[in-house]
Amino acid sequence: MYAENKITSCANCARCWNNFRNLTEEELELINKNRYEATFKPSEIIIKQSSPASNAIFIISGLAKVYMEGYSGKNLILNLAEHSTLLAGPGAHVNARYTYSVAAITQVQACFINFDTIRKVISANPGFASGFIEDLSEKSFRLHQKILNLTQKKMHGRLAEALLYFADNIFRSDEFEMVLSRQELGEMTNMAKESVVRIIGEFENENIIHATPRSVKILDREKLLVISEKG
Amino acid sequence: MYAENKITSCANCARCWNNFRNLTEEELELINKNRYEATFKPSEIIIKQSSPASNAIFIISGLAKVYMEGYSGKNLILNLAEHSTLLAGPGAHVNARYTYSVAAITQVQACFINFDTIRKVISANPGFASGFIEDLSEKSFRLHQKILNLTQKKMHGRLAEALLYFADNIFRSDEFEMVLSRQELGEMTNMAKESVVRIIGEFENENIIHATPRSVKILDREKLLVISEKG
DNA sequence: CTCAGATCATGACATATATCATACTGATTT
DNA sequence: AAATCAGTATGATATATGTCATGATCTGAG
Repeated sequence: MYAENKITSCANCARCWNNFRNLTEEELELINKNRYEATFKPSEIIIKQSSPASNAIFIISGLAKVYMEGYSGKNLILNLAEHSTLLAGPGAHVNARYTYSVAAITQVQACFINFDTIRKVISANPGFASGFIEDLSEKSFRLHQKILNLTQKKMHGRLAEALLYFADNIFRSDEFEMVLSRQELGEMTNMAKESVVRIIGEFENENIIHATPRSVKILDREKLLVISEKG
Repeated sequence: MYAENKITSCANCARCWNNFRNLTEEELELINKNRYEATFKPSEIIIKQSSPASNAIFIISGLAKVYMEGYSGKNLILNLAEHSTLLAGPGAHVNARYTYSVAAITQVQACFINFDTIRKVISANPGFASGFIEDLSEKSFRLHQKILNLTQKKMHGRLAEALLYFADNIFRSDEFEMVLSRQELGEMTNMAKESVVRIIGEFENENIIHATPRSVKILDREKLLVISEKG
């Protein structure tokens, strides 16, 4: 996840975006020619919400947090993003502004590709366009789930779900590094950092997890699942 | 909004979906041939969440509510939909299930078009595909806004915003029929029906609105805007 | 007209959750 | 080792909001 080798060409890079597989060699070369690579240090901002959305950004390696800057400076972390992820936000096709911000958590390697180029390829290649539709749909689908989670579950359920999200979707292990602070965990589950601390404490007392400030180990996945589902 | 004339052909129907303007005559005729029209009475279900998403559904006339069925039977109304709206949900491209339910509020006229046909046209017509991407993006964009509203604003702000949504997006007037019950207004703003009643009462006392069970008149739009924005 | 069922309204109360104050811990610097 | 600083932890308290109970009002069916 922390690799940092320069990409020689899109043609031999498998870490960018699955949908690029739908491109012809020529199209892929067009993308490759219009590609700018950049590396971000932890906590650096990759995308700034509401700035002009000129580029589609693809994560090659590393981990980033995708978040919205809300009212009175309160953030809402939507999800984490790793390699093979297109970052742009729906705003690119609505008001040409980024809808969310993205910041590096670990060191992040990313490719920037101008939207003009992307649009050109969308118009030329129906398979790619369909892939784009699928990507948008999947993100929208997840957001629909998230809106339900955030509005209808109580704190315990939301935190349990966040922990399972890390285990299942990011680290694929029940024992993982906690890359977010308590504060950020709160921004992800829409609760105060103090509440995060308290509930993590409760989960520990009930032997559901073992947690340190920078690590989590899920001890009783069944219970955690029940808490996550029952809200 | 309550018209009910049979559509003779997509070719001379302007109430369906703007994106159909990107089609050639032949493509439009293909759509027209694969079109099924139906009329729904108030409260009838047009789309049932998590049932197989076989058709894209377009509202020709009438008003419908789009909502998610959440945990323990609690609904979340996402928005209202009127003519020129594509209803399908991102699930159509993810798990082939409808992501949300849709129910008629007034009498609703709708066209059903099989997704196979839609996909055929998406593959054949890049302009249409782009229109599809724009539609998906706009809906996702609105959902991003909504998730912030629901999670970061207090009840007063959420209700003020809902009222402005009706005035600005649905009825285009500061005086309008209240088509939702207090209960439904609560499902839309994520609060208990009693809280809706109470806050509407407060808004009345402060001469911000005049409300009856089935109507609303905005008296002080400025104040309502401030409440909506300040949360 | 009258009855029944829904919706609306309102007050008393319960509870989830945020906020505030304060202290603790661990890392980094001096 | 002392000092700083950010993150973590915990208790006391405040507040937003939901829940429950009850009555008023409206609406449609017979």
